[in-house]
Amino acid sequence: MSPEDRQLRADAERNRRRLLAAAQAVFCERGLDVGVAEIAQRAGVGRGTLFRNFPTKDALIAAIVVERMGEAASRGRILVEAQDPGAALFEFVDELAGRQQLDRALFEAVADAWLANPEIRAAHAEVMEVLEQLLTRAQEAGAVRADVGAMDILIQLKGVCGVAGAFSQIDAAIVERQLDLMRAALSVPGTPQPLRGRTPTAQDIERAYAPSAPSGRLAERS
Amino acid sequence: MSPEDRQLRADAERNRRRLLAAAQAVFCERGLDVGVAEIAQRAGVGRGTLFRNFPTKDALIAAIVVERMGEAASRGRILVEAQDPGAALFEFVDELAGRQQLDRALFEAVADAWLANPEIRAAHAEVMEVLEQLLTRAQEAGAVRADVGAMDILIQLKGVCGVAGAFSQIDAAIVERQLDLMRAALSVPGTPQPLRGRTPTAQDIERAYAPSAPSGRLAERS
DNA sequence: ACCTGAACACCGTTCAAGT
DNA sequence: ACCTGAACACCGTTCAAGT
Repeated sequence: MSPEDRQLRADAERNRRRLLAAAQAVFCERGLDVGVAEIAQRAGVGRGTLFRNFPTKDALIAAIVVERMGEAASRGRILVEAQDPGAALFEFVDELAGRQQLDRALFEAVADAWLANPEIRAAHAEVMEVLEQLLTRAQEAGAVRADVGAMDILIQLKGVCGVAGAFSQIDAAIVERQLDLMRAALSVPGTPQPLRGRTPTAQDIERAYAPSAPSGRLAERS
Repeated sequence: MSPEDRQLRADAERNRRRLLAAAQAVFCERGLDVGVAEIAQRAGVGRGTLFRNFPTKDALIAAIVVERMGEAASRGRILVEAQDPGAALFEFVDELAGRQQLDRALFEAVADAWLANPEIRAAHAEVMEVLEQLLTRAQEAGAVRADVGAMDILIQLKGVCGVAGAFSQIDAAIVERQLDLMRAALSVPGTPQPLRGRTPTAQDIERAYAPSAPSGRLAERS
């Protein structure tokens, strides 16, 4: 039923792994617009080999995203067994946010990505399924309002992750605070929901970015 | 104090306007990675003229973003005078989300953009100032919890806008629902906050994207 | 002063030649 | 079967020549 992954020759399989590892490392360090040349070099293969394994640079990125989503789903399946369903749900959300903070560039790509790519859609559906289980349990325990769905949560999470990159440079605690606001939205009305940390000010931004870059470039990934 | 905008020659000024208009139109239609050649052509000028007015393509994008932010701030200043402070605040938020839905590509760019660009930072600070006035009035009226700041709202809004593009293809009402969740987070605990619409399901995504694209490209802006 | 388009540089992708 | 790097195509940017 899946003829896509028939056996590769031993060295080919090794090259594929090396490419994925090299790409992941270099993307995390410097964003998605590092050249394929550098990735291939870091993996110790020629440029052509990269394109033999992944028909396009975007396909390479997609492969990494699929990997990451699989890991996320696995982690979620463990949390479904947890004692406190409400805590388990938000633990899952927190971990996803933390993960994307590491290599947030990836999730930015997904915004446009899953429009088309079927493999990403499949991996994404897997995450959704786990999230739905966690949510249902949390709702049955009365920890989350009954009228929200898993997709609502995922959309909110994606929002938090999207800004996490830009603002965590100012203060990493901002992400936690934003997750708290998300909790407040999801909790059953009437439950008090305190927020950690303080809200950032315009001065925080000025202080963070004014001295560093003279008149610098705009988009990291142009 | 501002020697940056000394008078341009009449034709130069006209070309600058034409370039901005052409770029804005074409960006809204097909995203940020349309070539500068096409923009210049649509504006009826040579490629070189584009780069005389804007040192880089990103600078052109930044100029448009600054324009848009200025308009947003103006709209906000009108709403500060409104009768119902709570309604005024959320009206402002709704309009920003609506605006970005039109040309959301722009706001995606800003995520990385304002890291450096001082003009964008200035325009952004202007929006922040208005938002802060709207928020303070809403808090004094008891419509919004007291422990949130303007930046909290802006971050949440940016989150909603970030996903608005991808999901509004499925159902435009999803954005409204997400704004409702934002309201729920910001409202004082104890206030019931109903949500419009329904949560999207995984099947919605599958139905929306499965038939259309065979195995298509990933990122719109690669 | 400003406009123009040919030329340059850069990077993703292909492919003929190798093993 | 798979690997490689030179060659190609594309697009942002520059610049010598024009007005």
